[in-house]
Amino acid sequence: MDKPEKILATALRLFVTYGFHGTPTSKIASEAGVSNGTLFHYFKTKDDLVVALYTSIRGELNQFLVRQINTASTSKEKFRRLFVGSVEWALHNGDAFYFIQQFRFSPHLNLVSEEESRRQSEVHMELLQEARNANWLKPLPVDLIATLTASQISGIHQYLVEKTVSPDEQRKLIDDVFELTWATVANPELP
Amino acid sequence: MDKPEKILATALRLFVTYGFHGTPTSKIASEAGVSNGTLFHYFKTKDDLVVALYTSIRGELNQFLVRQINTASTSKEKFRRLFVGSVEWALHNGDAFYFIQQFRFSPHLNLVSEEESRRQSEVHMELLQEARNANWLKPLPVDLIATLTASQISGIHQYLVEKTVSPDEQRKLIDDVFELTWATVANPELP
DNA sequence: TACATTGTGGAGCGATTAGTCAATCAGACC
DNA sequence: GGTCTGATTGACTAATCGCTCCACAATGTA
Repeated sequence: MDKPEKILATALRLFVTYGFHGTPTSKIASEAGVSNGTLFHYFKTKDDLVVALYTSIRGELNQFLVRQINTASTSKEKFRRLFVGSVEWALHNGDAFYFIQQFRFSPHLNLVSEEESRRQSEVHMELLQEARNANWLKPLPVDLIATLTASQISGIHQYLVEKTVSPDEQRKLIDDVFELTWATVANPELP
Repeated sequence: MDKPEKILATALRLFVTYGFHGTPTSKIASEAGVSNGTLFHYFKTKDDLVVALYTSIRGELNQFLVRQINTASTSKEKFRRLFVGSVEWALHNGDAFYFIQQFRFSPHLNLVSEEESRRQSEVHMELLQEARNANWLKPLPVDLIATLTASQISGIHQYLVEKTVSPDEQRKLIDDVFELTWATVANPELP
């Protein structure tokens, strides 16, 4: 694990515990095992570090989701992999998922370029656009469907971390909520 | 508007713009038209101020929702008022709603007492528990239904503030999404 | 009027922070 | 060996921030 990666990993852990401004760069550096100067050698400012962490995490998530989707063929199955995959990734990467939410409701969000934002939602949007064009989805704005689906994902995830649920029960609940979500957005006219 | 209120209102505006730690107490005081000392006369610490702002906002929202619910009689109608009321309140109180999300994904959440948390979700939970007991809802955990509903509310709200939608279109979309949500959580066996 | 309580102001203190800088160090290439 | 380049260090600083303190004003109370 090279130093920039180590810095990012340490920053993630501290940010979710103490918040952005609650964690001094000096603490990130020392806990990452590098000096103060090294941190600023790789990240010009603290804000730079925060944004870099966000795009790095989103990149990993997207990579994971693409791999999930590619194992399916039909639209519904792809959609299921996207949904279930997201929840499971969130469960296995609690800190990272929490950080994403934290970041999205912070002023730092404005520091992400339009281009980067688009790239991050590309996977979802392409899949949905495709399904919509093939008439698999209800005649609703695709953006709305995307937002509602994302909401359901963070909803079921939030429930699963608050309650303690056995792994079997977890899988079943995730699948149930997926079917509910699918029924919500899918066109009932077609199979 | 007395000074504590003025301080809270100013803090809200600054917090959503610059974040918690991004806004110094001195700036809150000066923009609220009071001195630094006065701020700390009413709020023992900055954290106190943040938490007080949160509970104050949640209190206002709950008061508003109770009024909405009381104008309806049937379970579904109450549920509709709760849903639509939440979205409309969020649209009319953008800063406050944004702050709630910001707060929920911050370390400050731990500073809210268990008792206060329960009081805040009382309205929703009572309504849902009632509907669940009367068999209006699907046989899912009530907490899950509550979380999923809340997710849909913030989902449609997010969509409406990102896109610019005419008021008429807005009302229609909110109602559409409510019906979808109702279909998701309601027991299909009963009317 | 005398006294007590509470509200208000603002200078200032101690601590912390993001970011700098001059100095070393490690390796690549000649 | 000599030279160059980028990595690494950690002491340092200028600025900021949360919060205290104390003087005084306002208001009530007897």
